[in-house]
Amino acid sequence: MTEEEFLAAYDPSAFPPVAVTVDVVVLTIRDEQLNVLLVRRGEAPYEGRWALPGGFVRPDEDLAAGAQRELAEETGVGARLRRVHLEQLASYGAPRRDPRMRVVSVAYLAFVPDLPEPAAGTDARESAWVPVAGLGLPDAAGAPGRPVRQRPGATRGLAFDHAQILADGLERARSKLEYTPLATRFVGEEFTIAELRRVYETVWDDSLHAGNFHRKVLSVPGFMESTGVTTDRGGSRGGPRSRLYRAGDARLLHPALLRPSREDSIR
Amino acid sequence: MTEEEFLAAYDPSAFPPVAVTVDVVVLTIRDEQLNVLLVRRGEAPYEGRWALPGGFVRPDEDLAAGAQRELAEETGVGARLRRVHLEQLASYGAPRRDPRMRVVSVAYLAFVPDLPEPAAGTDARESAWVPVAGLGLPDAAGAPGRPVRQRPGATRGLAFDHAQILADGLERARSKLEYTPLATRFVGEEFTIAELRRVYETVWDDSLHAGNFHRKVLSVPGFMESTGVTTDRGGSRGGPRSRLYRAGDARLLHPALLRPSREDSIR
DNA sequence: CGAGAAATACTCACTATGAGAGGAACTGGC
DNA sequence: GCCAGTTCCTCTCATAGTGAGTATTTCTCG
Repeated sequence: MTEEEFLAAYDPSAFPPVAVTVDVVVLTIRDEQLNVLLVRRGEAPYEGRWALPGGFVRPDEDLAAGAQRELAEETGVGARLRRVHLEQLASYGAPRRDPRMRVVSVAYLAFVPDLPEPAAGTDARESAWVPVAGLGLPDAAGAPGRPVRQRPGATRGLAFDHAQILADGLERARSKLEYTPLATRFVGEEFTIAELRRVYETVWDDSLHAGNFHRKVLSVPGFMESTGVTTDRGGSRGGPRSRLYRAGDARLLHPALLRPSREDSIR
Repeated sequence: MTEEEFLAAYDPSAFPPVAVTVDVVVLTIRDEQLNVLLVRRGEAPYEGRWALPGGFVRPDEDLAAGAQRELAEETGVGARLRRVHLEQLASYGAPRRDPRMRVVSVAYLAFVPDLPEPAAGTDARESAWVPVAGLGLPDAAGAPGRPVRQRPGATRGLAFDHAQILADGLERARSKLEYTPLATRFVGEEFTIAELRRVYETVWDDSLHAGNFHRKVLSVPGFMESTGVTTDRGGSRGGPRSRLYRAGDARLLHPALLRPSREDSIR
């Protein structure tokens, strides 16, 4: 009995035709800006529009493996590289989100360091890093955030419901920086505290008190691990050489680094 | 062109046969114990085993609507009832998690108050509230929790990978109690601070300092709203009447109520 | 060399937390 | 009706964590 026969014999009416895809929100920081990896669609629907990299889940592939494969195909990064973080974000399955048929998409979220090659995809699709600012995203679904003034037509840039997926991914990323050391996935193996602070400032889109940030990250156990080395030169605009650190072994930050007061967005 | 023809004409090989189901982790508190709603399977595979309530997503149904329907079918609770919380948990799609065919399951998590009727399902399936303690669950997937000594065979009680889904749901529930007011979804419309404390103690499986808890919940803006009324009688074992509160309008707790030190589980 | 900038280290006021103590109100049992 | 025990609620105190500001020193750039 083939799989198809089994399927048909079991109870065909109970298995409405559904396709399952994996989409990946790949975030990185380039030029002090939070960027997302997008690919331009070469076919209908939404032909010519930007979309999140993704595709159908293969028959013998785990969901996470599919996401890893998509990530590797588009970035050239072997996702086994330890410096990449990949986690499941959420699933999206509104009945008509894809006009062709019922498609349920399992979205993943990835943090990668600034890559040398600018998204050298292995296939023919055009892909690019796009700054998330200026995409005019809707609110994250479950996130009780302050309403964002949405520029008309701005989200039309993204295909399907990918603007929503991206918004949810951004909210997850912002939140994850609070209580996990994942900010270190955006920088190199060795980094300065100022580099790390700029990651936080970029993702949170807020400025932080340098002194307090310094004190804080050094006081959280397991967050930073000293290399004993400093940078070769001071900053490009002056200032002393800074010490280099590695990510420590903490998987949760305690106490957490909380975002600057979101008092307004709590209700 | 029917949907099937479209599907076939498009690129059949690109759509491996996959079924999408919705499973729901429904939690409630009964007799000072955290309970989960389970149904007994009436057919192979895992015939006779307990499983999470769930089923196939219908063709024109949103994922959340499917979860709501499953919840309503099994509990009799019209999930529109404001006192129920329902959120997406995660998706599970390992290639052979269901021996019949590839099944991707989108899991949801629900918090319901102690229901009058003991899970009066509308269909013939046997269903029951089962205390989660003693199920011998595996660790939550992404949760860096302390390794739980797993009793051999204990998790064989649950069908498919539902023990894992339940474990992930529990970890999510424990975490959500920290920074959201969702503990109030486990109690009635009006509740005492002690009732709320017992929710936290039950879900976190830890005892809390009554005085500090009292001060804390009252100091978090928007968490508690006074009714100006007290209970008719004191507690069954003595003590004064306690004041009754309603849930306030906060959607996030700030500052959060953190679980008693998990220092060990941070690395 | 001087101006400006950044890394790091302080201080200080304020808030939040954990632990404990104690008064007052109530229960059930005798 | 009284007592012992329980619970609600409040308060204190020591300690930890945070936001804001300042100071010192070491750099780069022009």
